Amino acid sequence: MKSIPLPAIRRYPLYLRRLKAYRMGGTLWVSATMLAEDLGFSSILVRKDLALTGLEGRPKYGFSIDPLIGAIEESLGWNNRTDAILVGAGNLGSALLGYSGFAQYGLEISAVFDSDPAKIGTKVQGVPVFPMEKLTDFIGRTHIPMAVLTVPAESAQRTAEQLEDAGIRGIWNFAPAKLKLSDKVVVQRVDLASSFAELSSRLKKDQT
Amino acid sequence: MKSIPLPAIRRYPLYLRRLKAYRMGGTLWVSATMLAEDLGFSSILVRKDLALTGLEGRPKYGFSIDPLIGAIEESLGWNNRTDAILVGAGNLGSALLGYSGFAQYGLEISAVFDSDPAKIGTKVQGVPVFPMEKLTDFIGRTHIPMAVLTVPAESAQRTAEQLEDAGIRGIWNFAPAKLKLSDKVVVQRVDLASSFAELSSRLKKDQT
DNA sequence: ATTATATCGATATATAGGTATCGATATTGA
DNA sequence: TCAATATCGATACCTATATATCGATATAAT
Repeated sequence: MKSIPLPAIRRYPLYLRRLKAYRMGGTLWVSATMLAEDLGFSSILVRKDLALTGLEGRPKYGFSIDPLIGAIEESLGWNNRTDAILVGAGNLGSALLGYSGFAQYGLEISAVFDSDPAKIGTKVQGVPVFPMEKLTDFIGRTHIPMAVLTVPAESAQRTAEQLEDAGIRGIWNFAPAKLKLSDKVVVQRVDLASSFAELSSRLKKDQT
Repeated sequence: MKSIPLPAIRRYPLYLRRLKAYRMGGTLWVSATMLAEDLGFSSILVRKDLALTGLEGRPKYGFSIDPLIGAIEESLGWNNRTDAILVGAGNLGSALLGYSGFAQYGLEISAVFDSDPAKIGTKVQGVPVFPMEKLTDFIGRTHIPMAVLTVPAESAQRTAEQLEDAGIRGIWNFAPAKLKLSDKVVVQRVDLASSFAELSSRLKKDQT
């Protein structure tokens, strides 16, 4: 099982969406050429990405859709369910909980933790909210591997350390802060500022 | 004014955050080495990124913080205010509106548009909600350059076309859909699925 | 005054990832 | 049956970006 380069991994969800859309329309075969045109990539790139799944295509036809979907999902680990907790039930946290699309990735958020006493005991989007004091114990008991971090920037580092100590293995970090943790924990950052910086820059360049 | 590579642009907001934190602490000078250690980058990379702003450092001292902040903000275009509208006042849209950090980037959301009649006339996080029918007219009158797109995937393409026709120049797309527009419009995608794919993959690799 | 040191900045090198080329193969249509 | 075609898959190439090396410079310490 050779490792797939990250840029390809990041494109996989795009392929999956298109493939599932084709599938809904009743299509059974898809070529790298077709996918490439729909997504605005070069067909060579797509062909290479698909080859990384280990699947073989068929000249003149392309790839059989169902096995392809399966292969991509397996490459991503999305064929198995991943349990997670969410820490920080603010605006963004609630919005993420309300997004039903996560189920597609196998992501299942089973508990929410927050420091605000007013929220404890309530439910956000159907998921119960627990106090931060119960965090360590909960992770220890359930061996939940992943945490979605949606706390304010100021408390991000502190909370992340708490998560690490409790034994969490992956953190999806939405807080605008760079976390410094041991490399036992995988941290994936979603940085809106970086994204907006790119947009600003491209717009600026465009108008010159 | 030579163009700065996108990977550097994406790192600029991280530098800015650190620099402002130093500034708060009263520090006046910062070296590429220090920034690099705090952010987990190589010092050579940071030095090169900073050089791209056009500023000169001082041996043994590094860079003077205030001019550096200014230079980075100017490179990003964040010293000028960017007006934008937000389309789609759902969970995510409201959460983004509630995030006060955008002001730091010069981003100012002045109006919200939504197709739900129940929301028209109300305010979300203090910003008034207008019906979709008024979208084209509003953009035409105000010449607002940017739109934040937080509608469901199904209506993303349709709405984006409407935005293009109305004359929008940049779209910050949070909908899980690849937009097909003319290249007159700059589209910046925030794809949670791609981000989660990367996290899944790194976690999987890690446990082997 | 002289030496040691931390940093910058320029040049050179390495690597990852994307792109182009081309032969091989299966299917379609004449 | 045979030619035309669309695709795959392997190899080779190219470009962007990150990393390494090294001399230059200003400050601080001796």
